[in-house]
Amino acid sequence: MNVELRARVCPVRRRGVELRAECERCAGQPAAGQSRYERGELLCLEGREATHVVPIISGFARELRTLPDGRTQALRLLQPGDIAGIEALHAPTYRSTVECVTRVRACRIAGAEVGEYVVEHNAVSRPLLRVVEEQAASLADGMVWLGQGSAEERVFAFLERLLQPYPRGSWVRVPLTRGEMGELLGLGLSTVSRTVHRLAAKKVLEVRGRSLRFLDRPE
Amino acid sequence: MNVELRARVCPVRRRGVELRAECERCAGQPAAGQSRYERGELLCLEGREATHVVPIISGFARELRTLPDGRTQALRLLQPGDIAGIEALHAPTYRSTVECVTRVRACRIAGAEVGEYVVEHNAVSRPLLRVVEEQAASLADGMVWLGQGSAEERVFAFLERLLQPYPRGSWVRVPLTRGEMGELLGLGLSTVSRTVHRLAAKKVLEVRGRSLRFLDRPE
DNA sequence: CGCACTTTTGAGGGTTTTCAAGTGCCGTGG
DNA sequence: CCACGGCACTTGAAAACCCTCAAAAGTGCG
Repeated sequence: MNVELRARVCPVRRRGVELRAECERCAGQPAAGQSRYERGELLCLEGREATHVVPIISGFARELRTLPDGRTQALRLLQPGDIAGIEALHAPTYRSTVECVTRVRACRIAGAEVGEYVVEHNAVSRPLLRVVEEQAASLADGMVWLGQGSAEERVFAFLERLLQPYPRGSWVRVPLTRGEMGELLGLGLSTVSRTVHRLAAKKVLEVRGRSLRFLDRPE
Repeated sequence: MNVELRARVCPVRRRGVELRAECERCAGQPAAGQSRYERGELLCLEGREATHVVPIISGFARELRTLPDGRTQALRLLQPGDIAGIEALHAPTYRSTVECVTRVRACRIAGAEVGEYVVEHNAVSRPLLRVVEEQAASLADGMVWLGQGSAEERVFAFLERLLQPYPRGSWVRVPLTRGEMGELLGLGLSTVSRTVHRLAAKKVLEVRGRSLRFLDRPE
C-alpha cells in the first residue's frame, strides 16, 4: 500500500470509525464538512446544548471542566483521531469544554446524524464503542497520576507520552503553556516550571525555552 | 406499573442495556447465570486475559489500578447497574482490577457472546455506548476532585454522592474502610479520618463508628 | 522596536503525609 | 457469657511537598 496515500487518510477513519457516508470524501480530498479553528477557540462549551460530535483531524485540543469558583481541571489532551463532544449522542448538554491548543481542523457532525448512521451501519457502533473506551482508559490514567503521582512523576509521564510519536532525542516544541500543563496535571504553573528544570538537572531531559528533548538514560 | 415488579427488574436492564437473550430470565427470577462473590473477591484482575463482561446486580465493588511500586489508586465505586470489565469487548487484557467491597451478585458473560449479541440486536449498542460514556463521565468527575479539590472537598463530595439514595438525616453505614476511601480520593488513611471528624466538628455530619449521617444546614 | 504574555526563580506558609502509638469495635472461641 | 485477638480507627508531632504571592527575565508577535 502506498504510504503517501495512507498518510492522507482521515485519522478518525484510520481508527475504524466512520461517522457518516460523506466522510469518504475526507480521504485526501479538500475536506468536505471540515472547519478550521485557531488556538483558544472552543469546540464544545460545558453546559451548552450538545448538538455536534467533533472528530479532530489535525492539531491539539484540551478537554476541561470548570468549577463554580473558577478553578479549572483539564481532563485530557485530544489529538488527531480523538473525538470531542461525543456526549452529543445521548446527553442534552456538553459535559465539558474543549478548547483548541493549536490550530485545529475538525469535522462538525450533527449528533442526530451520527445516531441514524450508527443504526443504519451496524459496523460503526463497535469501533465507536472502542473510541469511547479508550477515552475512559485515558481518563483512568489521569486519575492514577493525579491521585498517586508526585509532581515529578506527573510531569515526566505527561511529557513522555507527548513525545512518544517523535524519535528519541529530537527537539520537540510543547504546544501547551506551563499553566495549561499545570491544569492537566493538577499542579501550579510554577511547580510545573520548577519540576521541568529539576528533571533537566537530573539529566533526564534538556530544556530550551518551550522546546525540549529526552536524553538517553546512562544506565 | 407495579412498583413491586419494577423493583425486581435486573438493574442493568433497567438502564436499557440487554447483554444477551437469556437475560430476560433475570427479571425477578432466581438468577440464571448469576454468581455470588464475597467481600475481597476479584471480578477482574489487571493484566489478565479479558474474557468476561461482568454486570453488577447487587452490592458494591471498586475498580482500581496498582502501580509497579505497590501504590494503588481506586478509580470508581461500582454499584448495581454498572458493568465491570467492559474492555473484554475489545482489549486483550483487563485494564484494571475490580474488587468486591461488599457481598456481590453479578452476571458473568463471555465477551465474545456480547459482541455477537450486539451485532445481532442493533438496539443494544446505543445503550451500551451510553453506559461506557457514563463511566467516562464518572472518571472525569474523579479527575476534577483529585486535581482541584482539597481533602475536605473530596471527602464531602464522595460521602454526599454515596448517601444520595438514602433519605437525608438517616444513619448509613459506609461500606468502605478509611483506607479504601483514601485510595479512591487520593488521600492517606489518616487524612480521611481527620477530615471526616473535621466535618463533624463543623456540624456538617455526625459520625458513629463507620456509620454516619448528614445534618441539615442551619442557614 | 515595543508591548504583552510566558517563564523563571525566590521566599514563606499551609496542607497533607509519614511514622508511630494508643484506642475502640467486633467476631471468635473458650 | 465473657475474654481475647485482630483489624480498623483515632490522634499526635514532625517533615515533605506543593501552593501562593511576587518580582524579574525571557520570548514572540505585530
